[in-house]
Amino acid sequence: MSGGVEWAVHSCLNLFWAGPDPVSVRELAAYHELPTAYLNKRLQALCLAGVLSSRSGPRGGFQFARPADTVTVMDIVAAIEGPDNAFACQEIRRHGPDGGPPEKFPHECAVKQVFTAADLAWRRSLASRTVADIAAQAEQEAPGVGERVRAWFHRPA
Amino acid sequence: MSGGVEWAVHSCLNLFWAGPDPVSVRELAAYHELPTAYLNKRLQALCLAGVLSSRSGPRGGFQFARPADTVTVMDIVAAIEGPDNAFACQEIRRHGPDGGPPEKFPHECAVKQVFTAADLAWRRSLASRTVADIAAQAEQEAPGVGERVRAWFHRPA
DNA sequence: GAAGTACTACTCGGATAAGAAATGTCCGAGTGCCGTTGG
DNA sequence: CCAACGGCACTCGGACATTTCTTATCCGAGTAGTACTTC
Repeated sequence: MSGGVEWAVHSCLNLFWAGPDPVSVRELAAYHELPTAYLNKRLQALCLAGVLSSRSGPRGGFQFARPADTVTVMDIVAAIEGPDNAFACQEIRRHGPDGGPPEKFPHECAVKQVFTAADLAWRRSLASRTVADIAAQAEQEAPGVGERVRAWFHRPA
Repeated sequence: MSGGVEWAVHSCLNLFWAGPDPVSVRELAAYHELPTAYLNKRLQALCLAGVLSSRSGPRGGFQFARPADTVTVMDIVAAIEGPDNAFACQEIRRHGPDGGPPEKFPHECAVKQVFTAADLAWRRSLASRTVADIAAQAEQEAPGVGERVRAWFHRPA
């Protein structure tokens, strides 16, 4: 999986803790010492997916486009990795001596069914956790982290 | 995911249907019109994982190293894709102003926990299906496919 | 006729290129703020 | 003193290199069968 997914999720957590005002990608990248421009590209994908919204100019930056408790991890992964299934079936059963046109195979490929079921389980698991959800768990395991993050993003220049 | 996983699973199905004798990678590749040398590399990985065994020379080829009803799809995926988790946590929470050495974080990263749980669900799903299992389902949905495959691999030269 | 031997054809196995995708970087278009200027 | 205006610093957004991984290919080591030679 693309490593930038981790950056996106952590940045969403920081956005959640920082508060309602927009936060620039420069600040978000600085917090985890990440490449600024590349993180920007990922956040653009989240905007395109309707998870975040962006504003240009001074006092601009990124913010949630909808409440954080409606944003699932699956939403973030789908925005960055693409909505496609991880297993791309090439229908190789249709090639070779026992192959043929699509209408010859009324049932879906048994191999594909297995991977589709596994992917579904994976997606269900990721869809069951929201950003607000994870933030609460992190706060419980490391008390005060939310306030520390908020303080850092609101620090005087 | 690597596309060659599909090739490996289908080739395992063909090995199952073809019978106990070794089958050369040339035959296996020809059946689905795949690149021979590349499929060979994948089957080597399955040998290294103890799923298949190989014999060189005439009458050589690949065969199962253990019963097909003990080979799960997860075994095949792990052999080819590697045993690592799909989500590679970079521990970026330890970088930046609120970071620190590993001993500062007694709990596992909350983000990592989410992806670990999802991967576990994915692995469980793939581990619940064996090669013999899938072959039986395919036979049920397309009666005679097993015999047709067997006949093709045992055809006269 | 039978045993030993060299040969040949076929197999896997690992080392070697080509292509695609992810990763990382750069510069331009747009936007709100602030100081300045004129009424 | 207030309002309008111009400049400016800061932001995102998309276009451009670089590195890594997947995909694909080639040639060599090894093996079993086979035909031949010799006793």
